[in-house]
Amino acid sequence: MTTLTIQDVSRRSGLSGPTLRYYEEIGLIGPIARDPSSSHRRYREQDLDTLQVLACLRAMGVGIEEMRTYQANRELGHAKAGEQRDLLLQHAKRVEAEIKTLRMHLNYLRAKAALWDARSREDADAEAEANSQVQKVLPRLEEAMLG
Amino acid sequence: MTTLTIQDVSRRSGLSGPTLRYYEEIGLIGPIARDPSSSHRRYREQDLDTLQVLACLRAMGVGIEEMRTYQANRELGHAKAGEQRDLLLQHAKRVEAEIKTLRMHLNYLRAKAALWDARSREDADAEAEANSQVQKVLPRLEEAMLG
DNA sequence: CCCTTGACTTCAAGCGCTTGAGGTATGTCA
DNA sequence: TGACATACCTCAAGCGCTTGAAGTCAAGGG
Repeated sequence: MTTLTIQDVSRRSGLSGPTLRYYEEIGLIGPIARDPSSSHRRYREQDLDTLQVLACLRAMGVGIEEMRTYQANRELGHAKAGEQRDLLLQHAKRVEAEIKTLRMHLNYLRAKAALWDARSREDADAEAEANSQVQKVLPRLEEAMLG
Repeated sequence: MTTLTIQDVSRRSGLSGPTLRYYEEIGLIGPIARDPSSSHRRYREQDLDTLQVLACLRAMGVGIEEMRTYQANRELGHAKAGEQRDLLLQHAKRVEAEIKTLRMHLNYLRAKAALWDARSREDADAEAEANSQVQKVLPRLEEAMLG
């Protein structure tokens, strides 16, 4: 039965070392077993599994308390399976929306970059063109804020 | 010359009220003029313009100090136009990567949701199928972490 | 004329980490 | 064998907000 170091888990989950310690400290995971002589953490594959889901939830903006709920439901297995599915899908939706917003931001920033590029080249025509591009993107960005 | 309330600016920039106050407090923007009798903030269109860029930068994970740099370069106009463009494009790249990662998370979460759905319906076949889907998505997710 | 509603104000505390300081154990090389 | 590198540890402080408490001002209704 192989064990994983905190670095292994960090790399494969995308959560930082400090975050992994923090999650253990607040009882969201673990407690994680230690190497007796070094007192370094030794994670099981099972822990990694849990942490990969938690990492996704976190990336979707799920708060600590809701993650606790997820963990608790998980233990209850089948009884809470429906809730579990709904929690996941609900947040998936929020992220779809966020990706769209991020894309808008990206477009806006690119337009702004083109504007500064035109300025750096002292190209007045390109600057005017870039400016109208920015104006074109802006309303869509503001629209996205309201949704 | 029309002015905007903090709420107007919040809606159109996507930054929360407290965040707008915070940005002013640390001198990233402003100082913003006040209504003499109520002491409510009255923003100019020009402030909104600035804040829309800052909101995008923030959404791309740009830190406060780097935003200050952006603001300072802006005043210098043409002299720093090249740097300005590069700062914007550099972060645009990071966000493209992040969007990709978010998509992976989304796929993984959807697969997990399907798994819990199968469990809730006590459909062992579907559960096995969902499980193999999860296993298929996982390596791509971990891969994305390394990049 | 008072009372409520709503949008704002300041100030303080909390959240979910990240960063840094300072220290310990393991492995590698001269 | 001793010195250095690496990977981890704990503890404390800082960051960039968010949330909540407590109060001010302007408009509208009974």
